[in-house]
Amino acid sequence: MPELPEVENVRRTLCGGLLGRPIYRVRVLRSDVVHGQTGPAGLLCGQKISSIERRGKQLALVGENGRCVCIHLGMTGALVLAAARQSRPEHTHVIWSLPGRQLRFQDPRRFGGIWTFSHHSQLSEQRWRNLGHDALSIRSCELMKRLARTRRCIKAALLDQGIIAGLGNIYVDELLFSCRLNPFCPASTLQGKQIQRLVRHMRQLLRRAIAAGGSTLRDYVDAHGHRGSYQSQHRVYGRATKPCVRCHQCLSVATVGGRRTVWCSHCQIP
DNA sequence: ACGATACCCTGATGGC
DNA sequence: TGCCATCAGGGTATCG
Repeated sequence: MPELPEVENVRRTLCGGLLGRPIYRVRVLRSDVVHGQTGPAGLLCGQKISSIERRGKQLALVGENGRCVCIHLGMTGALVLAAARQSRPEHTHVIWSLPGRQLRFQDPRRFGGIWTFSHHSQLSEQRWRNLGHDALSIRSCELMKRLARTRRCIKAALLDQGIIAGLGNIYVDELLFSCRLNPFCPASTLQGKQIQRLVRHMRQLLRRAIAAGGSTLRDYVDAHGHRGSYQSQHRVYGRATKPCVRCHQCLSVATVGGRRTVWCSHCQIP
């Protein structure tokens, strides 16, 4: 379940193997994961990649000619750099060939996908237009404006990529525990000081998770195939009914915003 | 217009 | 051992 820290690690580990190298062949093994210009040129064939960007949980490979390939990993997607002779795992849907290596998009569940754009501006104006600011760079005043406009609880609001981009179920639960906010708290009732605190805790949480290589629960790996280790520092996610690390009371569990939610009803006061 | 819900999909898991 | 039901969840479509 790649969220911002995992996607950022994919981005960083892709850079060394991709930037400035020419793509000389693209093979699409499952065409329904690619949207837009699905031909080789649309997928950057013949191009060198000049930059790799991230917004929230989405990545964009930017070609020298300005063409863009946006990749969303969904639940089980992975972008892996491998030697061409290395055996190809099941559910490999797209292969980019570069000198001495391949970039492979694999995604068993196919919640992820690939979208092509003839220019970066098209990506910004179409696909990324509806995303909120990135969770690593959002300012508290901006988040406050967005939260004031919704009647949903804070958990559901933080999961909404249109409000803030990059958080998923793991890091929202960890964040709310970290700053002692109750997931059921109506988002619009949060005070300025509380939101400033939330943003501070969020940056710290995400930076630490990135430094640990992200969280690997089942199948997340970075572009080199390495797993993350931040899961060992989770304090609430995946710990339903276990004792709270702060007060030792049983952690609560419920469905909030359609997602399994774990919190401490003692430490995270409504 | 907003918010809640169903659905997409596969693999892991647990019960019988 | 094998089979089936259940669960996980990011995003989108649909309904109220």
